[in-house]
Amino acid sequence: MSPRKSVAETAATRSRIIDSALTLASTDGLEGLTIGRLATDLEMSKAGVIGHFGSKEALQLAVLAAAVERFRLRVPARAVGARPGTERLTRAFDEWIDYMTEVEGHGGCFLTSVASEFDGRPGPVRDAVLDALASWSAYVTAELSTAIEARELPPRTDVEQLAFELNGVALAANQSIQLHRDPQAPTRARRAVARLLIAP
Amino acid sequence: MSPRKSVAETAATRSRIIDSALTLASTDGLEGLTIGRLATDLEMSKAGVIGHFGSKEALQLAVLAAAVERFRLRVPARAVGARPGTERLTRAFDEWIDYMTEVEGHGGCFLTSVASEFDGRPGPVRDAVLDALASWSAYVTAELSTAIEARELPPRTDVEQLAFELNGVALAANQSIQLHRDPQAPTRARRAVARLLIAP
DNA sequence: GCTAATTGCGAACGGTCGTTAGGTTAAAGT
DNA sequence: ACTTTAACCTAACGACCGTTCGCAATTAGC
Repeated sequence: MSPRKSVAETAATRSRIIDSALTLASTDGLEGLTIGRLATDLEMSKAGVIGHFGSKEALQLAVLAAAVERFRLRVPARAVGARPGTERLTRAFDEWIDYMTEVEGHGGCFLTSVASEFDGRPGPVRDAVLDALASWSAYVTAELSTAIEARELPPRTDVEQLAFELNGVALAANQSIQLHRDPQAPTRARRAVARLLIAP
Repeated sequence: MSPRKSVAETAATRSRIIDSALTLASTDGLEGLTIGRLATDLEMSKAGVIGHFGSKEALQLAVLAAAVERFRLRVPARAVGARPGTERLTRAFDEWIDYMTEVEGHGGCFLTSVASEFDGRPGPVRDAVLDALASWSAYVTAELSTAIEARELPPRTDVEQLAFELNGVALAANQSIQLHRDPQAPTRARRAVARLLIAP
């Protein structure tokens, strides 16, 4: 089933490609990502790179899927230890903000960048972005509902409105980190989240 | 000074190019904008298009400058009638939100999209984006300071923090409009702005 | 050991990219 | 009327794009 490398090594190559593609796409966008540059960076041929995916769009979808899984492993998975409701949500946004600052290079949330890049381009990539964002949104609203049931938030809280504002805080943090490289951004974002989630 | 068209007509051509470029760049980004497609849309030759600017980067900067001026004419200029402080700020964000929904096509704020596109690409375009955002940020913080002096906001208000959160609301509105096409986005955004600017 | 399967490469494809050179046309300056 | 100037064109440049073909190489299954 494999040529010069074992099956495990084949998967490793695929993973190596996606890793490098994520780095490239972080600065140039998922559309600005080119197979030629990817091949150069990996010291492979273009055919060798694209052979693992079939087309550039399939590669884009694979990169996006990898980014989504990284996000899931990094943010919601690390918040499962916290008590459901405002505590878990605070923890999740905390992890997200940390994640934004940690990413190698210039930082920022990859999914947020791609969401902005493809917001006006219909197609499978945009659909995948919408899926990922819907999943995250469902996570947030579910935790908010739990918080209301637990009386951590006022019973008449508008869940959608609060999710909207929390999302805005994350977007502002992303812009401050990625564009302005403001070292105070994480602190500001955490303060804003706390103000939204901790009843006054 | 002009060839087959008067000087006024020459400027009109330039303006026509920028108009079309703004439309193209709204969906494909400022980097995804290509001279060939622009020429096709305008029924001109590529040389005729780029001749007005010299290079693609110069064209990008011209498009960006045009977008910045449109924003200025549309948002801060329409708020000058309002009383300085929270009233003017509310009005400005109101206008901005309206502007996002009105834009032909899929809507959204062009400057916000470009800010995201170029946040990791150093160069003149990124610098111009930073300038525009700094100018807007200065406008917001100045009005916030005025509001504090006028006792419309608590005297110990953290101006930078509040500007950060207001910016987040605008970013959330932009994403909801452009990506999710959520018709409730303007309402949510206005509600969030009011909650931030109207003292409790 | 032989065959089958698969990875990756080299090379090429048609197409588009941004840019440039040179020529044509028409208006402006004199 | 003649020259200058500027807008716009056609044509072409080299570079790179995504994709495809056929081949070499190597491992897995038999």
